[in-house]
Amino acid sequence: MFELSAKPIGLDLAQTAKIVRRALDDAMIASGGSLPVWSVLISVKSRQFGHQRQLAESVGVQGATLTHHLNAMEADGLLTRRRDPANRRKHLVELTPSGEALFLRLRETAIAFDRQLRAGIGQDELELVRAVFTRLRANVAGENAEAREDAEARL
Amino acid sequence: MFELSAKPIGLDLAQTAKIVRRALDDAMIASGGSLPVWSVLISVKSRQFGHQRQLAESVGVQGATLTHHLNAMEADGLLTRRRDPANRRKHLVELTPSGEALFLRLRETAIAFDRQLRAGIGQDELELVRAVFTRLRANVAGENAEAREDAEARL
DNA sequence: ATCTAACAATTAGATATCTATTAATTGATC
DNA sequence: GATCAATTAATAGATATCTAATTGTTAGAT
Repeated sequence: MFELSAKPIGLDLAQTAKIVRRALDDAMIASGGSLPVWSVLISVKSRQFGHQRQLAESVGVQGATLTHHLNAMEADGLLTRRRDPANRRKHLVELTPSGEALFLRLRETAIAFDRQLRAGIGQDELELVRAVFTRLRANVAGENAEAREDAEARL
Repeated sequence: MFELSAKPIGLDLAQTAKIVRRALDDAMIASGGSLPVWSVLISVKSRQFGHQRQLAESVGVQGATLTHHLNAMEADGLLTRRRDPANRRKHLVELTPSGEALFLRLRETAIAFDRQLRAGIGQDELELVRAVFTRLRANVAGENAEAREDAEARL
C-alpha cells in the first residue's frame, strides 16, 4: 500500500515479542515475582560473585536500570550488596535465602512457560528461527553503524 | 543447567526484538521522528478519520498511551484533534501538512530499514518465521487464559 | 607523591508504557 | 423527560527503561 511489504518483518517481530513478554511477565507476577526480577535472579545465580557491570550485560539492560532493580530487590530482602574488599569500586551481589526461594519458584514458572511457548513447534523450525534471529541482529548492527555515521556527519 | 533449554526461545525473541526495535528507533530519530511517532503517523494515514480507540489498537498501545503521544504530536504541530460533530465523545485525528511531510520522510526510512533488515533472508524462511510467530502468539494466549483463571481462583 | 585518566556504581531527569479513575457524552428505559 | 448504563478520551500515578552527570575508587604517569 505504501510500498512497504504487506507487513514488515520487524513489525511482526515487535508485536509478537510484546505479546510473549507480556504473557511471561503476567506469569511471573502470578508466581510472586516479575519478569525483571526473574531476569536478575537467574543472572545472579548463573554467575556467583558477579559484579554489576557484568550483571547488567547478562540481564540485557543498562547499569542504571540494574541499579534500579537491585534497589527494589534489596529493599524486598531478596539480595544483598556489599563492597568487594579487593576492589571497593565493585559491589558483590548475593541472594538471600528469600531470594533463593523465589528463584526456585520462578524457575518452575519459567520452565512451564517455555514448554507451553514451544508447543507444536519442531526442533528444526526452532533452529531456523534462531538462525533468522541471528541474521536480523547482524543486519541491524550494520544499519546502526550507518546511522551513527550519518549523525556524526551532521556535527 | 537449570533444566531450562540452553536458551529459551522466548529469551531469544525478546533480545532480538529489543535490538531491532532500538535500531529502528535510532533510524527514525535520525530522520527527525521516533518509532512511536512513526507508528502513529502510519496508523493515522492508513485509516483516515480514525477515532482514537481504533487508532490505539492499530498502533498497538493502550488508549492512555496514545493520548500521551497525540498530546506531544499536536504540540509539535504534526496533527490536529477536533470533536466529531456526529458524536462529540469522539475525536477526529488528522495530519497537518507538517505531519504529512514527516510521514513521507519517515516512510523512506522505514522502507530502507525493512530492506536492510531482511537482507539475505529468503522469502520461504520469512514465511516460516511468520508461521512460528503466529504459533507463539497462540501458545501464550492459552497461557494467559490459565494465568487469569489462577488469579481469579485466588480471590 | 601527586595528578590524571579510567572505572564502577549511583543519581537525576527524561520517555514510553501500563492500569485505574474521572469527565463528558450518548442512548435506552422507566 | 429523568435517570442510569455504556462509551470515549483524558488524567493520575506507577513501572521499566534510557542517557548524562556525579561520586568514590583505582591505577598509571610524571
